[in-house]
Formats: sequence, structure tokens, C-alpha cells
Amino acid sequence: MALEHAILVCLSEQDLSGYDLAKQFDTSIGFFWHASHPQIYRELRKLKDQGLLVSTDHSQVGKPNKTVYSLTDTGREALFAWSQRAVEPPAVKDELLVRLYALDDIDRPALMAQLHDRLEKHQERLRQYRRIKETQYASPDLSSRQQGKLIALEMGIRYEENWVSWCEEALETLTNRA
Amino acid sequence: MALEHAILVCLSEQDLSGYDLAKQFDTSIGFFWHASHPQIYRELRKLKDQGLLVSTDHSQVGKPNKTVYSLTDTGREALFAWSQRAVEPPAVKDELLVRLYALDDIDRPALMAQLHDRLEKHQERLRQYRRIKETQYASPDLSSRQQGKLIALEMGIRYEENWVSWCEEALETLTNRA
DNA sequence: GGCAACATGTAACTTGTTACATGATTCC
DNA sequence: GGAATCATGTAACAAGTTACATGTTGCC
Repeated sequence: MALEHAILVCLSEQDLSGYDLAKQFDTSIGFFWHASHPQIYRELRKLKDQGLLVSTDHSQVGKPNKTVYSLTDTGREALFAWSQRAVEPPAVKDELLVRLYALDDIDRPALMAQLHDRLEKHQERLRQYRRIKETQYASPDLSSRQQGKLIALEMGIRYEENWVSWCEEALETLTNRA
Repeated sequence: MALEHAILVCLSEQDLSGYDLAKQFDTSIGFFWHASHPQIYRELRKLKDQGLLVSTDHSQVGKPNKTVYSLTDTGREALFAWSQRAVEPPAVKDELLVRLYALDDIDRPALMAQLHDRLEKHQERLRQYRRIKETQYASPDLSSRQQGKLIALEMGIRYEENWVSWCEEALETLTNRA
């Protein structure tokens, strides 16, 4: 129901090929809505059939040709209409938290190792977000589009900070009670 | 790949019917791993076929009969083996954050209303988590199983606190820049 | 009698993942 | 020659949602 709209969001800023979109969904907007390339190509076909996108072939020098997609007026209207619809908070789905529910029946040392691993991953992600903020959003006057992205990025930063401190405390608590 | 394991986690604590499991996945463990009832019944059948669960019919007075599932030894081993496998951090997927990426092309007043709505929902969820903590985890000596659940609940509380403060700040920023 | 909660399911569909498949170009 | 990156796809499967379907019991 919504990869469709996330694609419209990406294309509202600039025309992109499937490959470029896949890269966006692996970084940038991908921090808040991930998608794999088979899913993207499948969705592009559907959106084109619905008339929300048009495609044009671009030949490139030194690289293989690519098919670039652009929003149609109908596509931009669909994006606007979608933006008016209510959204539910996303459901949390985390295997690590589920494992904590069975603390008696799982491998404790393995869990500790997994918490360490998570801690490191969230630290790395946090560094990445902070780097992006410094390099791309440091200017005092941002366009409103950039402003929006920055607000989302702030959520990313807090989210990772939260994970980092939670992992640290969880490790401490579990060590003391071992 | 993992509802299967979340069910094993639930049944490692106590035997449950499909209906009871559905309730757990709507509250409790459901805060960290949600599942709908068709999915649960489908999974129970598979787990039973694999020999990880057995079912027994329980006749009840004053209520319809139910089928109660219990872990087999194989099931408990599968749970332990799963707990040793590495876990990836879950992907964030949030339409509201995606909308911020297209701040120029969406309905701004609608977005503000959605942020208000989210704020209220996260506040409510936070109240709920705090109530659970006070009523169910206030005791100084918790079993190790309860300890684990409390650590997960702490994540839930921080997660919601984070959302609440982010929503407040996002609303403020967007109001000033309107 | 009607509603809410209990209890269990199926069918159809959408969404998402993994593995496979192909071929171009650039750089070492 | 081989690896990396660019570029686009298909096929099969797994996971998740929504709507439909059925019947019980307790309570007002």
C-alpha cells in the first residue's frame, strides 16, 4: 500500500531510473522505508500502467542505457491525495526484544553477544546520520524540502541514540543479574 | 521467518490456545511483534506438522471448547537454536517520515494534523507502558523471565518518549517555518 | 432478543525476500 | 582476464492483511 507512495515521493523531487530508486531506498529515504530492487521494478510497472508515471529511455556514454521515470500530473495528484490520508504508527517488530521474553529458555551468552552487536550497529548508524546532518544540512537556510528531510533525520538520530543507550543499560542489567 | 519463533517464545512460558496467542500478539509480546489471528492459526498448523508443538482439546464450562498448544522437547530445542542466531536491527518503515521527504508536494495542514494525532497516540501508548510497569513489574525481586520482559518494556517506554518529544518539536519547527 | 466475548478457521490478495539470470562498461 | 559497478529484470516463495464464515455462551 505504500511503497507505491514512497516512489512517488522520490520522483516528486527528481526523475530517476529503477536503479537510482533502488539506491535511494537503500540509503536516504531507505532509512525510513526500505525496498529491494525486484519490488521497485514491479511497482514501477504498476505505476506506469496506472498512468502515474511515464518512462523515457536515456542513452548514456560509458554506461549502459537506462529507463528514467517521471511523475505525471495524475501522479502528483495521487501523491497529494495520499498525503491527506491518516497514518497509523508503524508496528515495532524486533526479534531481539522477543528473545527477552524467553530469558529462561534461550542462550544467555548468545543474547549478550547479540546485544553487543546491536550496540555497535546502532552506534555506526548514529555516526552515519550525524555525518549526513553535518555535511548536508548544516546550512542556516534550507529549502522547505530539505527542512522536511532534516526533521526526519532528527528522528533517525534520536532513534539510534535511544537504541545505543538502551543496549548499554540492558547489557549492564543482564551482567549484574547473571 | 520469525512469527514461528515468537509463538515458541510465548508457549515456552505457558500453554495457550490460538485465541489466547492472538491476544498475546495484540498486547504484551505484540508490542514488539504483532500478528493477526489468521497468521497465528496458519503458523500453529505448520509448527504442529513439524512436531514442535502438540495440541490437546480442552473442554471448558461456560465457554466453547478450545485447542491448547504446548511445546514439545523438539520445540524447546528449536527455540534455543533460534536464540543463537544473529539478528539484524529491524527496518524502520514509517509513512509519516516518508511524507516529510516531499514537504513541498504534500498537504501541509494535513501533515500537521497527522503529527498531532501521532503525538496523542504515542502519549497514550506511553501511559499504557508506564501503567504496566507500575502494576506488573514494581516488585524488587522479579523472576529472570520477568526481568527480561521488563528490559523490553523499558525499550518500549523510551521509544514512546522519544516519539512524543520528536512530534512536539517537529510541530514547533513546522509552525515557525510555515 | 441482541450484543459482546469466546473460539477457530478459509480464501483471496498484497507485500516483501531470495535466488537466478543477463549483459554492458571500467579499472586493475 | 577478472572484479566491481551499472542496469534491468523474472520466478518462486514467504509473510502479512482483509474479508468472509461459523458457531457458542453469558449477560442485559
